Amino acid sequence: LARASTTISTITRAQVFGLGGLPLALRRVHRHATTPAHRHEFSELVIVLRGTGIHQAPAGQYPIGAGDVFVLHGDQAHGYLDTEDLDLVNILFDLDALGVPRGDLTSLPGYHVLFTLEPRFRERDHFESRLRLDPAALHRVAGLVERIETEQESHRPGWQFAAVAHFMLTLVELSRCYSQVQGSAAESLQRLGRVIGHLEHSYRDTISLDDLARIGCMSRRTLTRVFRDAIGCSPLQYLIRLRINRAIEMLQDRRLRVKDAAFAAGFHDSNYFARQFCKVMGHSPTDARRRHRSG
DNA sequence: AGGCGTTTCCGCCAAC
DNA sequence: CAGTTGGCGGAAACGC
Repeated sequence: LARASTTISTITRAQVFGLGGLPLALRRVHRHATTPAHRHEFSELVIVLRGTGIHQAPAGQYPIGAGDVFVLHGDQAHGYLDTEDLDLVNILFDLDALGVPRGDLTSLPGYHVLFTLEPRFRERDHFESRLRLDPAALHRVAGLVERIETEQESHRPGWQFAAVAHFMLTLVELSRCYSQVQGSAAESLQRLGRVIGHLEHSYRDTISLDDLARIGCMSRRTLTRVFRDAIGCSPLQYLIRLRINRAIEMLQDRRLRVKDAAFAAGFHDSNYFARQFCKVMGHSPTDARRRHRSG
């Protein structure tokens, strides 16, 4: 079996989605042959329907089997080895380019585990914390996948809209499954996922570090450490970002005062809000509004 | 993993 | 009056 050769091919956005095409593509692979390592400019959701194989990821090689679900981000080269009856679905997508509203999806702990935490800590956890669907869940997900595929192949008017809708349902289903998954390795990611989910869901409310520590079932010290390791900033900084993003939306309604936007976003002091806004955005809230009006 | 002590900076009041 | 700045107590962040 051919190993990944010296050169790693890069698959570009245009190759998969076409120029100006829908940044969502489903590829069903029957009896997946060994494939050389490759990388791509987008995210990839892999759902293993049946069979076995070895997934070759940057962190190492790990056996995969039916029900396994994992996400790869663009810069992670990967391939498959020693495949046996491997039957899987690749969904290639760019969530930002798709422009789908995330809505309350981000309040699901499993969403953060699946998309951010597990891919990030895959190496450390030796792939132990990946999602493995039970047969019933796999059946449900396979049904959704089929609908995406049907729309994609039909090319009937409206197929893009419908395909994206089914894809969104797939994301919710997987995030819900991941919110419930048990297992020692997944447990720590799960706790952090709950903390992030709570921040995303309740950022308008007053949230203390003690609250977050309770939700994550860890000490304040451990929480701040693992949060920074995973996300790259402190819990409070993350919260402030969420509130500012919300405030930016609110500011576009020019009937609202800056003060009102600040309060609606969860800030309790408009002075403090303006200060944080300048620090993060590089300009004041009123400048943001002026820019929006002129741009 | 988590407690402790020190430093940083959040969050509130007030001035302008 | 809306919005930006200064001061201060206490919470958060972080090294050990």
